[in-house]
Amino acid sequence: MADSISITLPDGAKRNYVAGITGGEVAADISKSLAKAALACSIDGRLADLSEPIVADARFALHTAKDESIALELIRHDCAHVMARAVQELWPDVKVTIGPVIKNGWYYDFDRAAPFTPEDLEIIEKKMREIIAARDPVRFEVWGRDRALSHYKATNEPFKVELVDAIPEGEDIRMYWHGHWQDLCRGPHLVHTGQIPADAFKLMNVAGAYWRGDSSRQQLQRIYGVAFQNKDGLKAHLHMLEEAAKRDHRKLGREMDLFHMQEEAPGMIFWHPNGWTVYQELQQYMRRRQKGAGYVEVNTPQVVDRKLWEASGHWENYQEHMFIVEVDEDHAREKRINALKPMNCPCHVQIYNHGLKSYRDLPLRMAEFGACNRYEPSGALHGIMRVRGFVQDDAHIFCEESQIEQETEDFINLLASVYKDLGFENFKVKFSDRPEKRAGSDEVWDRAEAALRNATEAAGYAFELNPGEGAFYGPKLEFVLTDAIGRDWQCGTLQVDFVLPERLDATYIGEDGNKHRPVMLHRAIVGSFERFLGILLEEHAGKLPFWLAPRQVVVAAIVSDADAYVHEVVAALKAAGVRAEADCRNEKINYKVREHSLAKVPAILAVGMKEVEERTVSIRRLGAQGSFVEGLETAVAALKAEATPPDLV
RNA sequence: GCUGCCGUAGCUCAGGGGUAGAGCACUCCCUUGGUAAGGGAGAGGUCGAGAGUUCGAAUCUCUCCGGCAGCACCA
Repeated sequence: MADSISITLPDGAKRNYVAGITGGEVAADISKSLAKAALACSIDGRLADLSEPIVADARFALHTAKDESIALELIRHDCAHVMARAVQELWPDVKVTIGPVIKNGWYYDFDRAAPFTPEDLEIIEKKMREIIAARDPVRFEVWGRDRALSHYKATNEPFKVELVDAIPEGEDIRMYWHGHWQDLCRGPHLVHTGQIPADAFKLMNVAGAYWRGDSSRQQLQRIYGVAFQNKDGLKAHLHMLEEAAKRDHRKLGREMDLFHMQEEAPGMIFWHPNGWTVYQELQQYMRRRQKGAGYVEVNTPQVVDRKLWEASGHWENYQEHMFIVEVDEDHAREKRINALKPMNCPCHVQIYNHGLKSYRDLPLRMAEFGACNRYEPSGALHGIMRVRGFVQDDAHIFCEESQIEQETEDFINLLASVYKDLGFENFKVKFSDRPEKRAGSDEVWDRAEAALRNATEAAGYAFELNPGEGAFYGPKLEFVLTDAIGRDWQCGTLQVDFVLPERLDATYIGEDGNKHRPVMLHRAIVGSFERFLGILLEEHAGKLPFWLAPRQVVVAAIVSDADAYVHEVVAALKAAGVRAEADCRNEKINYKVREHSLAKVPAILAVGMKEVEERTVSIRRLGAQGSFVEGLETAVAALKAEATPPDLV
């Protein structure tokens, strides 16, 4: 939230208000006529015909001042109210809860025995349009707690009772009315329901959602809607969704023949030759980058006795989510319980613990492309982005507390450089600080949090704060990328850990000759190769950077008399390290161009008799319209350069 | 795991209480065509699995399994 709110009045004058200013104060400041004029120039001019006093809620004047994002927020917020009202008018027994504004729209959670059907959504939309057409004025009152409580008890709205109970003493309890329908709300709102553009909203879908986000409590029905300032805005949004569906990584995975999944192994990936090529290329790139950044690479077991997981604390916390392997070693003894490793850290500590470590060994950066298996809840699985079997570009930095900040800064710079190479110039950084349930003293947390904040700032990144979302063992940074439809996915991470070195008794000998406890930094850049490849596919809509493309060049014969030359070109490209293949099928060049374009092959070389005679190739690049001709040697050299990973250029 | 929806050929989908359909892909034949689908023929399915109702189930019911959207979870 900004500290002040600035509005531009219709006459061009600007005014600044301190955040938190009340409606009355603004009303006193802006004359009624100015407020009226501000409204007239608001959302889309529909307010110009308002004649009645408009400073029913003077805060409105602030929010309608030409700022589109604020106007949109108001529209969406009122959509939530209007939808809730529509639902209660249609089905009076439905209980209302909360309905906030979210990205592109809003949702509202309802308690209703029968599920809402797609037909119900249409009926609700229709009712909403009636309410909008009625242009019902919006007004509010400030109520006392007791009045609010008795009102909601009398109207049998148990969820609202709970909400009122949760409002801190002394805080205003505001009630808003749209026509005769009333809701508890902080506001602000539009002046009347007619300000919602009736052709620019749409109810999208229904889903279950737990009351107060608590899975031990009742599940409600959540209706999602989107709203924009005008019809074109809605149209553009729906079009964007259609386009995004085309670059869904699951669809691209099929079209590019990268991978598949099947019932016998839910949450596990069958990588096909094309997909595995990309996977390997990315992994080798990461290996080189980490080696260059001073990491050593290790490899640790897949199946590990539960004793180690008990010692690390994972058995206690995550047993339900582990794949358990029971081995009946010989029938005389009890069964030995193992688990597929769900993470690598305890194994890395085992390597660290071999041989005494000196402070001179620190920081020790131990990396592993660690295959992990976690029995994720069925509902969590999502394509290759959230799976049960995956490989992390995991590493643990064993260091002294004083080294956390520098190591973190170095890590962020490495991560940013990797992301840039892979086409991600922008990514979100989230900082999660101490949770309620945590290990370690406040002083240690103070220092660890400060180190992460300072390092992030030193690296030049702003972060979003996730209060209380850190791990119990330490604060964490998350590096978040988004998929085609804008969902956030955590890829990179860095987490400070004070606990595991203690639990697994990791030590080093300090300068003073005494034993000390190292700090562990858990960190990953791509996170899991599976998720990152999913994001990468969606980000590039399948048009991967040349060096990562599974099939980089197809050399297509136009006539079969050119076949021999096609094979010569392919051989030259392969010798130059380019992934090239020949297409000498008895098909027209149009057919071949279409097929390889759809398969997202970045370069198609068409070869006919003209090229044979001149020893050239006709090059067509993915996404480009035409083609151009180049000498064979020049073309091979250029493609070789493009096929070189960015860190080797 | 929870709520809702979905599951028919490799892919995209139509059909729907009387025994299985289309287009593309695939195989073969004709065609040698200059930058996003040349023509013809053929092959391909226990309609996700199991149980029930019925003279008869891909179709109706139930239970599982898997997927999609969201919630919860994500060491």
